[in-house]
Amino acid sequence: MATNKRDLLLATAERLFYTEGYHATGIDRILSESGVAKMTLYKHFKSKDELILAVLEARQLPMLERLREARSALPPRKALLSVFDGLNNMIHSPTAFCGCLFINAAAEYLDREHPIHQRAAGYKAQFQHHLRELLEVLDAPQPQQLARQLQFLIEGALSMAHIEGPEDQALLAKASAEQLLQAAGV
Amino acid sequence: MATNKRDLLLATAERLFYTEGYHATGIDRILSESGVAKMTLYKHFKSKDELILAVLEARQLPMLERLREARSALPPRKALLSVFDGLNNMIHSPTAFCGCLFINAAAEYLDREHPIHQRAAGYKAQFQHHLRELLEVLDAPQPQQLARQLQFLIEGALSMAHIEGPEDQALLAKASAEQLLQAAGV
DNA sequence: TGGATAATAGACAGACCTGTCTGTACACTG
DNA sequence: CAGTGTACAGACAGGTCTGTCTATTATCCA
Repeated sequence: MATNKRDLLLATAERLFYTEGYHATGIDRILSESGVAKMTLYKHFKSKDELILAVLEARQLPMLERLREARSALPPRKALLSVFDGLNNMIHSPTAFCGCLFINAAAEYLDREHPIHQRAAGYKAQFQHHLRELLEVLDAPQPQQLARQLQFLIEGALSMAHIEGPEDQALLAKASAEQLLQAAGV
Repeated sequence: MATNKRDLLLATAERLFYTEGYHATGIDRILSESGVAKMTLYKHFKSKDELILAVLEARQLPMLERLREARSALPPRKALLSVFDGLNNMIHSPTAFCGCLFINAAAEYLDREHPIHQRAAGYKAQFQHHLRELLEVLDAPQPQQLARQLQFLIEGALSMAHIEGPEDQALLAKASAEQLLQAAGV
């Protein structure tokens, strides 16, 4: 339990940042909910911003890992479309769905020069890269363009699922994606 | 100049909320940049939250008005696609592009019960309604579904344009929209 | 000119924020 | 047992936040 205070802090911070926002969540709240002392936090992280960066990084790893797993376990077209199934699971997660941790970070740290914004952008770029690689395997014409168009569907479905509440957004987006793939001859 | 302090406050607040965020923008900043006294602000608005709500409402009016204009000036299909041209203008606006004021509001006020989140959701619902009406005129099958799918493209392009920086997102989204319309026989 | 109205500046309270600091308790290890 | 490292509680400083209050100035209209 007391094995790794750093991970405990990261998990608590991620939950609070995700469900209540970055500015709205104070350091003291993270401390009291995790039962960790303030000095311990500041030993592991230089500042609140560094904690946020660490949360984003910690969240990024399993997300990209899941993509890699799908790619190695499924044929490319199915791997591509499985992203929408993952999205559907996320939207209907038993824990409160509050959109995308990275999009929300970019929306609070609006300046594109801000490190937090850039970390969020980096994740989305890697996500896009993953989509493009699958499309290249599938010999899609203009894979980069198509990857970005698919990403619009994904991000749009995420945003709308947060604003409207969780419904069938991921399935609708998947249906659109299939049409776009078909039109591209994939 | 001193004709309407309320409008001056709304314009200044909108600019700051849009470019720096809602939590990050303090009342004092809005006051010093607009040159209005604090008591004047609190005479017009009961609280900061009410100011935010008023900003969203003030922004909503011209946005929906522009949609109505396009609908009466253009044939329905062109009116529908003109939304993407407006999006393109917005993304390449001379003033800093920071995504969507409403999406950003929902991302800072994550709780769907919060009045600010609901106001943002209300705007997006009206936007969707506009798309659906145009699709109904065009006799699209399942106009509601298609409207939502087009909205995903729009919101996704908005989000990605903010995160990546303004590029050709709106045009790419428009191309996808045309494919979806074509597949729907419109 | 006199008086109502509106906006001004700026102090203030009380809460909350981040980040620093002190001193103490506990566990492990040589 | 001594020593070392880790985490604890909690006070504290300095700043910022929202929202209230007072007292003064400018404007407009009868």
